[in-house]
Amino acid sequence: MTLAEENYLKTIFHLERKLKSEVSTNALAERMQTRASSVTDMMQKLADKKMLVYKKYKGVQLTEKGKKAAAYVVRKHRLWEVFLVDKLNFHWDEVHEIAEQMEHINSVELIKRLDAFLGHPDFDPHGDPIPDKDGNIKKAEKRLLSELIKNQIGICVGVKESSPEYLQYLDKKKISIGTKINVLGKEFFDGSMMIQAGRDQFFVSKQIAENLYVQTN
Amino acid sequence: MTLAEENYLKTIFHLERKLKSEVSTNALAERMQTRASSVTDMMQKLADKKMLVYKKYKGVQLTEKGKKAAAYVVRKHRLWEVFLVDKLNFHWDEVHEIAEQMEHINSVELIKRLDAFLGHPDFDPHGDPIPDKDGNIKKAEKRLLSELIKNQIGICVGVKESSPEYLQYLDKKKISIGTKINVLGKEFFDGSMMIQAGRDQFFVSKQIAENLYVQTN
DNA sequence: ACTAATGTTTAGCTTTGCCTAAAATTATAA
DNA sequence: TTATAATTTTAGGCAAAGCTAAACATTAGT
Ligand SMILES: [Mn+2]
Ligand SMILES: [Mn+2]
Ligand SMILES: [Mn+2]
Ligand SMILES: [Mn+2]
Repeated sequence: MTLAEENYLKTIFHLERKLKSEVSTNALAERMQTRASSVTDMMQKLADKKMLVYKKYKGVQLTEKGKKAAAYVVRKHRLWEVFLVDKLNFHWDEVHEIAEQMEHINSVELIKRLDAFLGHPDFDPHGDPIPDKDGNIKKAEKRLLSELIKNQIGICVGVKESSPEYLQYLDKKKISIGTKINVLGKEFFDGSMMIQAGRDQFFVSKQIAENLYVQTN
Repeated sequence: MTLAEENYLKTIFHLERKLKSEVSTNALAERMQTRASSVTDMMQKLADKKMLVYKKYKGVQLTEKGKKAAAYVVRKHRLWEVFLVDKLNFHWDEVHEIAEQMEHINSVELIKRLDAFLGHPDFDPHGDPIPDKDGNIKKAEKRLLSELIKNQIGICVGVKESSPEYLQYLDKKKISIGTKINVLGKEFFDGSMMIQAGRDQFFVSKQIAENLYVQTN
């Protein structure tokens, strides 16, 4: 697996779960910041390697082999994010770029030991699940903050969007994983909410609320 | 700096200190397991980038800029080796290959924090000095075990050769960094020695003794 | 000093991963 | 149902980093 191949597999993996269908050439090209023609080239190569099924003009679908390889890249990425936050005290909005590089380090033993060193974490610093060695992802029962109604309480367990901008907004509002959020009121017109997060009370827009995952026990 | 460029710089850096002269094309080709023609190509590229001075048929010499870049790669390599041994409990003969990959991760902040996390170590698990951010290497006063005479005592502080085979030999003999070694006798004919290492007494050949660094306070 | 051996560079090819432009296919909409 | 639009693939190239074979320089041996 070359670096480029790993990046393609990972992206297809994410898009497949998001779109719940085959992944189109253009969708991939946009996500990978590259050209459709480059994508086609790589799809043909990955099809040769039995990582995915490629049907001309019809998009691609990962094989079991491809899914496993992709999930392992995701596993490495998320374990390194945990390392960066838990051990090197990086902030959750700073780790993605670095993990993007570290996910390509190739050593089974390294990842095994890293996992143990971190205490076999199940979720990364953004609340995303870490696939196990075999590629299985346990999905937590979590809901979007925007789905809660007045007076419901949730614990923040992750983010849907994890851009630095959004994460920095959450920081400013002192919301992080584990923060208790109480819905004090909800505006039906625009979906905005008045919430209590930790000790503070303030409004959040629908856009904010529908990118935050909470657990309502 | 591409991965290939970093690897060339690092190798030139090591060869320059070893040979104390310009580095020849063939010397580099051998060390890098590549062909002389490939080396020539890269030397011309690195000369364009002012990383080294290249004189046709006369070998290359790093510029200050090149030396600094090379030392930084060495710094990253050795810090990761410390991480692997101290934090992930790898054995000192297992870390080089992995560090060979990790040394290319590109993030100044990452290395700054890693260094702090490791307690600003001065030496790597093989006893080699870790250059500081500016490329300065403090060299320890250390001598080869083979230079000691009968009844001298030294503390193992590093190895000259660090192949897995040699390191595994040392392990079998329970010699590691910090081990106290007492020269009980020395054979002038072949340079072999009877030593006491820790609690055990045994013979070591000249080849063993001239690859182990000790400090004789 | 000249020739042979050794060391180094150049020329020309290969593979990977990307690009643009053009051709082919599929989707949309009048 | 056709023409137009959008999507996708192919053709042809480029840069990086490697290779082999051939040419060129240096060094060494006689
Ligand atoms: Mn990430
Ligand atoms: Mn993440
Ligand atoms: Mn090493
Ligand atoms: Mn080392």
